Amino acid sequence: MLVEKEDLGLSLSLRSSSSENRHPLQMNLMAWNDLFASTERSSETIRPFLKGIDVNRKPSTADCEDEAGISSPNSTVSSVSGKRSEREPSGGDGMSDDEDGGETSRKKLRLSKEQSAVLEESFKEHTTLNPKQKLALSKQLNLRPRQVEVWFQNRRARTKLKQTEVDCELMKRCCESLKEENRRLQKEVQELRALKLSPHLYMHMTPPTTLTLCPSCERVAANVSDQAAPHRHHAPISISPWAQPAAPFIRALDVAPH
DNA sequence: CAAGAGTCCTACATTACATCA
DNA sequence: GCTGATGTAATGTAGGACTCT
Repeated sequence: MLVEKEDLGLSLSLRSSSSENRHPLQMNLMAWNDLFASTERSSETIRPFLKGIDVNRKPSTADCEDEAGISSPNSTVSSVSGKRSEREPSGGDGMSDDEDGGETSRKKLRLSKEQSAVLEESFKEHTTLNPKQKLALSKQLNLRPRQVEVWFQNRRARTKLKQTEVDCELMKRCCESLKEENRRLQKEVQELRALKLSPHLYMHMTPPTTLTLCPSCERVAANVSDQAAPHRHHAPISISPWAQPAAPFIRALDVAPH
């Protein structure tokens, strides 16, 4: 058939990454999936697997016996959390059903440093998990698969947030740079307009440097150093202010800033 | 083949808890 | 010890892709 499950996961994330601005980290998935591409997983093999462990459902009592019970020997469940359970025996906000062993409110365990480190390492290699990887990690870390999944979800979110912040900073700087450029160009235009209005002024000037106009962006290189290092569009066109007649020259320079 | 239901996965928003200053 | 800020585990929801009937 059929798209293999891990490929499905990959295609999903990459597809959505194109529609929105996903982090490029996800591209690493290719390599990771290649690692696992050789493993089994027809739909027939997936189904029973997923049926057995539905990572999306809330941890049932069975799960807790099976996994949560061993889920946090390494984890540091806060000593306060138990007290909270005492504080809010009713479970407060609607999470009253199948919680762990009668404990109603959700407990928030802190992952140990070792667990976090392993997850981080794994995340470096692949930002999404296929079910097999998820299960392997969860076994390795003594966590529920759902916890591994959640960790990756949150990690992706953090990555994206950070990337957004970086992008934002970059855009700010870019904006500032463009503003500065705009100011410079406005000033340049003003000067040129002033020149145009009083041609007699430049007639008394010693033949200065040759003004250089980039034919691509029509920018004037204002000084010698600019000419020495003309911006890199095309071969600059040199315009001598003494060329005849003066008026066309000025007209040629009368360009709006872009 | 098309349509609809069911399943799975994801991003995203939000909540709730843990920790620290 | 209390409190607000911060980090993050966990939850809820919506939407897309796929399979099956």
